[in-house]
Amino acid sequence: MHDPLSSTFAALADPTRRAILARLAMGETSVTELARPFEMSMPAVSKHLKVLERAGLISRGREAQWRPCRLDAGPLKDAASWIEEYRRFWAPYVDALERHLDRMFPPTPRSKKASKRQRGPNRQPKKGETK
Amino acid sequence: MHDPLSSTFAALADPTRRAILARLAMGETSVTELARPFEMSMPAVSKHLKVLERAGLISRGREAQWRPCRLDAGPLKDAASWIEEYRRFWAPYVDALERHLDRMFPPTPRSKKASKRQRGPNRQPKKGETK
DNA sequence: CAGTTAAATAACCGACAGGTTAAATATAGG
DNA sequence: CCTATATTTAACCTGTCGGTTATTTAACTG
Repeated sequence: MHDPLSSTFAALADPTRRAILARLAMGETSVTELARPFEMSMPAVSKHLKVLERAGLISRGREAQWRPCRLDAGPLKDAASWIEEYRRFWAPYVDALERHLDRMFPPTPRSKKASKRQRGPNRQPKKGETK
Repeated sequence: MHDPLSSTFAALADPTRRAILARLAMGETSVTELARPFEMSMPAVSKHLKVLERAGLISRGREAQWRPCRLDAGPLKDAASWIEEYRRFWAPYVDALERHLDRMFPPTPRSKKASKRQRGPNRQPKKGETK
């Protein structure tokens, strides 16, 4: 996929690449230096860097024969924003609070925001619905 | 990779799967209902659901011939935590503040936390370093 | 110039991702 | 038992991923 969010998440879906980003968070550095911690050939690291670059997560300069890499965390902002939309689903207190509020102020059909909070299976009853 | 964080990010790296999660955020529903918005066969959706399930992002019940899916956002918490570590790199105000603090209170070698904030290329000067 | 170092590219490989169609499975209902 | 519905599984295809080794490009050094 070519959408930026998919590229960002795909780039993060590899522990080597996440380690590279963690290293770059400590400062700009060379490819050889980035490759040092890994039991992996240089071309492999080079490919990981290309994935990160195409995802916009790093950019590279030129200094003599070195290509210093630096972190470019912009895309992480959108990734974080996407995930944050789901915070209430892993924050139990907020979740419990919401259920409580739903009981005190039941969501009405007119309220778009509230109608999103529907509970229960939400499937079409279709035929018999025996149970 | 089999580590949970990689599985989570890999699961999120597909727009169809993100849309499925968005739909499930509005409530539990059936596979057919989940598949409806997509121009894609049912087996394809089924595979996406399997990816999400193996990543721990959804779980499935059984109700007659339906297999209702529900969101299980637990893994998103760790993903969010990982990304949050980089917030300072996309939050310019915080970044500027940090540079300001570094100038007022220069990081010392003894301070592990501070020594992480090194600026500049951070590569080995090695040989000549002509410039 | 020749030699060294840094990094990228090319060519190749096995494994997996994402899709298809066709067949199998599970359950409800007449 | 037969049929319809919901969903999964099987088999297959194509493209991409993550890795390799060998080669090439680029820049400094003596």
